[in-house]
Amino acid sequence: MANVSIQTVSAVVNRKPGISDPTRDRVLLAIERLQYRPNGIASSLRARKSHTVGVLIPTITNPFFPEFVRGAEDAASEKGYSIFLCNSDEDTEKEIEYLRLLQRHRVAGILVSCVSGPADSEPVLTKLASHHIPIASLGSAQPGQGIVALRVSETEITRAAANHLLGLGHRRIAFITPPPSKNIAQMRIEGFKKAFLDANLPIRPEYLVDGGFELQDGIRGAQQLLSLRYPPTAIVAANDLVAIGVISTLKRHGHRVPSDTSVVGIDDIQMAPLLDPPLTTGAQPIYQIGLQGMENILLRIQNPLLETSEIMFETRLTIRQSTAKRPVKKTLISLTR
Amino acid sequence: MANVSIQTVSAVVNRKPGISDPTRDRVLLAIERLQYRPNGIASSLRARKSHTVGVLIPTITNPFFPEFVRGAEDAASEKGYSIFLCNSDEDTEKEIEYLRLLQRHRVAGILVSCVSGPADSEPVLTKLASHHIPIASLGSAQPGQGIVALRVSETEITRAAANHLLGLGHRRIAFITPPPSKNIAQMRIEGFKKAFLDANLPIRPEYLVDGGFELQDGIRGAQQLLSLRYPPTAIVAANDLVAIGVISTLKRHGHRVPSDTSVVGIDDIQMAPLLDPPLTTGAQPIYQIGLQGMENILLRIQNPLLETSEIMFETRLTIRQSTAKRPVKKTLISLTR
DNA sequence: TTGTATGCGTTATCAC
DNA sequence: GTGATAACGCATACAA
Repeated sequence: MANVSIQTVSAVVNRKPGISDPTRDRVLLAIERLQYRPNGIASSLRARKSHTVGVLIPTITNPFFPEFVRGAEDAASEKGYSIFLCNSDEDTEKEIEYLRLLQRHRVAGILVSCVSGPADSEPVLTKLASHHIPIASLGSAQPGQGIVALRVSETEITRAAANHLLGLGHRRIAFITPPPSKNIAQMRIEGFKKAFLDANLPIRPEYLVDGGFELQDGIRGAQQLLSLRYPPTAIVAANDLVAIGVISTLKRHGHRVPSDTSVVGIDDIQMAPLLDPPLTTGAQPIYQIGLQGMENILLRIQNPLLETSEIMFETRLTIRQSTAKRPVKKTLISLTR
Repeated sequence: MANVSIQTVSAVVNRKPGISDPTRDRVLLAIERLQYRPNGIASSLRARKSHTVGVLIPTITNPFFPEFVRGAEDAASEKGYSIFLCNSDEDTEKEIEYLRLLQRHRVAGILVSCVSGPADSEPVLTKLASHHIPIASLGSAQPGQGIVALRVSETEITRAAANHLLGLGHRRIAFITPPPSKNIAQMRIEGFKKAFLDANLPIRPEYLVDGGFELQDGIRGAQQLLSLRYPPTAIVAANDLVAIGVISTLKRHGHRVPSDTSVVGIDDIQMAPLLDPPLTTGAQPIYQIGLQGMENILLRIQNPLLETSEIMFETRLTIRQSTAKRPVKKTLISLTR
């Protein structure tokens, strides 16, 4: 229609130099009139890779991940890349299957929030990385070998939470942990314990409750803790969602938060300040993690030789009204004596 | 390595008949040892379409959409399809740009939650549909012409909410609306008004507050309503997130929920029953909408001749503790007289 | 500045 | 049952 060859069209579409203005105009006009849309699949085949980055997360339903994905998407779309979304459901099988799928799709990179321990999917990840697919991984995986580790100081986040509660006079402090199978669980438990070690205080094993990242885990964890002979006066939850479950359960059992029991969450999701009471929580720069993780991947797509190490993200304990001094009842009694 | 031709490999990979067992075994072995992964891009090029469905939503950060996307993903992955995720940010420009992108990627179908009114992106959608790309659309678009409309009875959901509050004796009932630019806003306002019409009661214009779908809209809306000479005794929010903002703001101004002011949300997000107070809300089958929307698309990929009309989803007012009878103060006074 | 030839990795169609 | 050939739509190298 424009009386030019296919490759002239290609040159126009890809804004290559060496096309005369009148020719370009003719081509653009024809493109408009024919509603021509370049076939991205053919381009990708020719280029031997797509303008697509895989994002593999446990589940988009956990409020951590929408923000994470949003950051990733913003970074990607900025550079003309799109996102392939996969929910692994905390299931190692699915995770590996999805990694293969992404490989088949010849994604240009992979942003993954690791589900499992090093035993399962990490070898697959390493193998992918050895195929020169840039990978950024949150929550697991050693850096190097083509894999960038996105790290928040998991130990620090729980240490700060526990330390804050210790500073408020609490001694009976419980922790509803992340899913025990995840690496992250160990690190967070370690940080939690560290606060006690630093303060030279003992820690009771029955206050460490195996948990998860869902509302339900908060409900179950709180019930379990309330059934103890000496229930805790403060609870650290695996994340804000769990904290919501905990607070709800405490209230339903007639405990007031924070005057009877203090609660600390982790993440600082957007509604944290609007809960009742506003939630004290270990804030993570979730959006930034997704954004910078993706940016790093895109950078390495451009320049595959960039070294891969780790990117650290700072966390910050955001103190609101769900934590307060240890209930004074017992202290008063001892003063009276 | 297996001493066979390329097309034999293709036949093995695609489980085509006509391959002898020993040959297949040799090929599979070679695949394993060479870590061969079929190139999905090349397959897609040959097949002239990809095994990918675009999902275009306003923003994954609004808690409605993770569940919606999750439903879509589950349906897609069931049939071997993957998801291309796009956040339009309620921005018509972006929405149209993304639709073009999806077209370039030759997605096999599109699941979209329409942002804007019929003026903007619907023509683009219709054009896409005319290229025989199966489309399912939530919240806008007329069905037919290759577009399936996913519908919840938007009018009914607000009618039921308002009716519930009228039944509790409330008369000063406010509605913080969805973004006024969206089709959905008109429908929900209509339903809200209908309840008053049916009850032969007047409706005050100052109780209809332009809103949105974010926490912030709830905060702003509540502040605006509280500043009225006669603040409402009940508030219907555009969604649960907005309701959280409303409740938080009411409490901060010393109002008790529900004894001073009742609040109704819309959506029934997973944490709705765990809020304080547990939220009365117009429940939508969000996951199901995403799931069935995607299923319909996949069905039409198989059989392009299927008729396109609409799929209705039922809503249900879930009554919890954020709504109660109208405050009795005034009634008592009038009784006393 | 524009046109010609070639190949990216598959798969469909045939002949062997 | 298996092998040769062509084509999907685009982009590169090079020639004109």
